[in-house]
Amino acid sequence: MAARTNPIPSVWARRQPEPDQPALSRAAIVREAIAMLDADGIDALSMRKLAARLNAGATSLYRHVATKDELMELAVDEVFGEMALPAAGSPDWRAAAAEAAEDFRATALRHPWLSSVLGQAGLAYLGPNLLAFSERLGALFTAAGFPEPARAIETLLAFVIGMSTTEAAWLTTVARSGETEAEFIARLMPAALEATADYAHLSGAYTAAAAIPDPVEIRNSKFCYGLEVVLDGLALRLPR
Amino acid sequence: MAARTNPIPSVWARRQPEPDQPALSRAAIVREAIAMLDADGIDALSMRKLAARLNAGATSLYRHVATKDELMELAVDEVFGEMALPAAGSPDWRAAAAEAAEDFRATALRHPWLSSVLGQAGLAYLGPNLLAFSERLGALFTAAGFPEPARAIETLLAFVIGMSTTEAAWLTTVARSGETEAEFIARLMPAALEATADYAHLSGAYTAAAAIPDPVEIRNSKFCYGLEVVLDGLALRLPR
DNA sequence: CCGTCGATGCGAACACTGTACGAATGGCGG
DNA sequence: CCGCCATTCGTACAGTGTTCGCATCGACGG
Repeated sequence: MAARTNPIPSVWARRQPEPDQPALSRAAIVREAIAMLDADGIDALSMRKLAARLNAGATSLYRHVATKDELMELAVDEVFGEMALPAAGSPDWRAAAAEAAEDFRATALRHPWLSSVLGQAGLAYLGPNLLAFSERLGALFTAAGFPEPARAIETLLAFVIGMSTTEAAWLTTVARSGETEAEFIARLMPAALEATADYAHLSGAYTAAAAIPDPVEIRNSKFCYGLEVVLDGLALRLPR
Repeated sequence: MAARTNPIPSVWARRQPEPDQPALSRAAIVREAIAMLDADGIDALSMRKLAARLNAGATSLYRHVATKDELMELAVDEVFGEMALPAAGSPDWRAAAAEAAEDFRATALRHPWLSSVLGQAGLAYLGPNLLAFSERLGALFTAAGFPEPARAIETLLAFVIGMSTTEAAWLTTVARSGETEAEFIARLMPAALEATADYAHLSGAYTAAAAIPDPVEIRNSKFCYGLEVVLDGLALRLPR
C-alpha cells in the first residue's frame, strides 16, 4: 500500500485554479456543448469529448448535469434564449408575429441540431426561455384581439417548426457532403430528375427551382410565402 | 486445428428453410424494424435486437441493408406508403387537401418515431412513396388553379409536419411515463401552473385547456384550427 | 454425379457510447 | 489542526454500429 499508483504528488503537479478556465459549472458545460453541437453536429457530441474540451474527466460532468438528455434540454432552452422576445405592445401584430417567426427560423438554422432534438423531445420540456417567448407571443395575439390566442400561437409555431426542421435537416445533409449548397444541388440534380421522371408536377417544380441561381433565396422566399399564408389565415380570425 | 470451435455439425443441427419464417430479406427486415419501432420507440431498436427477432445473426442484416441509417430511410418511406394518395381529380380541392393532411397526421401519430427521424433527416431522402404522395398533392393544387402549387405544398406540409412532430413527441413522452394521457396531464398540472405563475397568458391557457376533459379532443381541434387557417390562407392565393 | 462459384449467414473483434460506483483530493468551518 | 463535504475522476459494465474473414449452402456447368 506504500507505493501509490499515482506519480509522487509534487507542488508542480498540483493544479492551481486557472482564472480564464472558469471551474466546471453547469453554465460552462452547456455553453461548450452548444459550441460542439454547432461545430460538428449532434452525433459528434459525446460526454467524453465534451469533458475533454473542458479539461475535465468524463464523469465529472455528471456532478452538474444529471444525464445527457437533461444536458440537451438545457442546451435547447439556452438557444431559445437567443431569440428576441416578441414586441407585445406593437400596434402592428402582423409585423411583430412575422419578426418572431423569422427570429425562430434564424435560430433554428444557426443551430441545426435543434431540429433533431425537437423531433425527439418536442416542446414538452418547458424551459424558462421558451416559456417567456410563448408568453410574449400570447400577449401579442391577445392584444391584437384574437379570440383564441393559444390556437394562433400553436398554428404559427407549427408552421415555423415544420419549415425550419425541414430546412435545417437539408442544411445538415448539405454540410455532411462538404460541398456548397449550390454544388450539392448540382450534383444531386440528375438523380432527382431521373427519380421524378414519371412525375410531371414534381420534375417541373425541380427544373423551375434549378433556374433560380441562389438556393438561399429560394429557401427564404419559400418561408416568406408560407408565413404570409399563415398570417393571412390568422387575420381572418380577427373579429369584424 | 482439428478441434473445431463449433459443435459437431450433424444432420439435426442443419437448419432447414422454414416456410413460415420467410428467409431474411430487405422487406422482412424493414417490416420487423417498423414493428419494433412502433412497439418500443426509436431507442429500443438496435441491429442486434432486430436480428434476434428475425432469428438471425446481428451482422447478417448488413447483407440486405447497407447501414442502420439506410434502414431507417426505408422504414420511413414504408410508412409513408400507408397514406392514401390524395385525390387529384376532386372538384373540392379543400376537402382533398384536408384529407391528405389528416392522413399524414394520423400516420405520424401511428408511428411516433417518424418525427424523430424527420427531425434528423428531413425530407431530403426521397423515397418512392413520399414522391408519389407529393406528386399527387402537386396535381391537386395545380388542378385547383394555384399559380404556385409547389409553394402551396411546402406550406401545407410544413404546418402538418410541425404540428404532428410536436404532437408525436408529446405522445412519446406520455408513453414513457406509463400513464394515460389524462393521468399524465393531471400529474404535470401543478408543476406547469407553478412554472407559469408569472405568465398571465400561459397559465390562463393552461387552466382553460384543463377544463376540457378529453385531451384527444383538444389535440384534434388544435390541428383542425391550424389546418383551416392554412387552407384559408392558401385559398386567398387562388386567382380571382 | 461431381466440382466450383457466388450469394448468404454469422462469430469475433473494434472502437465507441452513456453512466454507476468508490476512491482520492482539496478547500473550508470549527 | 481536525474532520467533513463537495467535487473530481479512473475504472468498469453493458451496450452500440459496423468490419472482417470464414463457413455454409443452393445452383449450375461439365
